[in-house]
Amino acid sequence: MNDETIAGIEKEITSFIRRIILSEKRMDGLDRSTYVILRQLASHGPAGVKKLSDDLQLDSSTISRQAAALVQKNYAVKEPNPADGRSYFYQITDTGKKELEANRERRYGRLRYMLSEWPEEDRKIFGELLRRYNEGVEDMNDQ
Amino acid sequence: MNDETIAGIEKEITSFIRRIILSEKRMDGLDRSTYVILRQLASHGPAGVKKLSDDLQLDSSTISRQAAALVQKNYAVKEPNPADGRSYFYQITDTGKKELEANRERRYGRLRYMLSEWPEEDRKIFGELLRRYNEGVEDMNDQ
DNA sequence: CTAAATGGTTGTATAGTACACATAATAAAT
DNA sequence: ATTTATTATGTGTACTATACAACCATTTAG
Repeated sequence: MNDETIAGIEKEITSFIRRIILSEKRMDGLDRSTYVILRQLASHGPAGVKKLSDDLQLDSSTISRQAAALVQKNYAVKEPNPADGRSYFYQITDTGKKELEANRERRYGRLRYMLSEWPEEDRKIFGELLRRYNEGVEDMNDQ
Repeated sequence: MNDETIAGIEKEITSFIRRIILSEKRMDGLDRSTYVILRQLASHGPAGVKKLSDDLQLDSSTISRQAAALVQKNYAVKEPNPADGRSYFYQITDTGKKELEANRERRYGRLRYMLSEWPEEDRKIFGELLRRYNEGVEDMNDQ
């Protein structure tokens, strides 16, 4: 395997992360973690702290507080699980959906702009390689 | 432009960032910011708080504290700038270099492992697309 | 020579996170 | 059926990374 390629990728990945985090901080709207939880609730349906913390790989205390913040902002409601007195379901509200959608659009907009000069073929490949990379990291983390 | 492609990329990018940050937290060794500063000192030579904060796009107070931590750990030394009594140069030490190198190797190792099944061609393309993407974000941020 | 700008530090604040512990509820074991 | 273990959640505490504002010392400009 070519070592220069690895070095290049490593360098680009660190920039990539720094830049994105930076540019997100400047963007108004939901912060990353709120966005991620909200997106999870929207795409995978209501879930409790446990499930979210498993799926998002965050400590349950973290999720617990963040979920409470979502409720606080009326982005989600918390309902008891009728089948288990210990647990709850957080469900995204219409406000939450709207907020999520607005944010998603902002994110998409930035992406679209950034990729506007790219050939569609390259965009496809980029998405595909990222996906494959993520798969790899996931497997590695799960070991 | 195909909206599904955008949506896919957006989703993969958020995973990408979450996973990497996660997996870095598990890794022992330097944390991201220390690594980034140290790498900067190694590759661009001695620099003061101002320069580092410009280059890395972090607040000078942040750099100031982190640089102090580097000195504390003997990864860098702080020397007055003979030409300007207000400013200093942080210079990476041998210990710092060794630490940086060890970390870099760990990072490369993980990467190599993760990309070991990829065709070299795809690795090249991945690096190239990341680079191009970063260029785009940089331009956008600088606006 | 005084006034403005600059490089750096420190005080304070916030977000995001984890770990350890507490509590309540369910499930398992005897 | 009663005790014990496990589980889902929440809270106290702590740490890291970060920014902004206020400040000091020094340099540069008018």
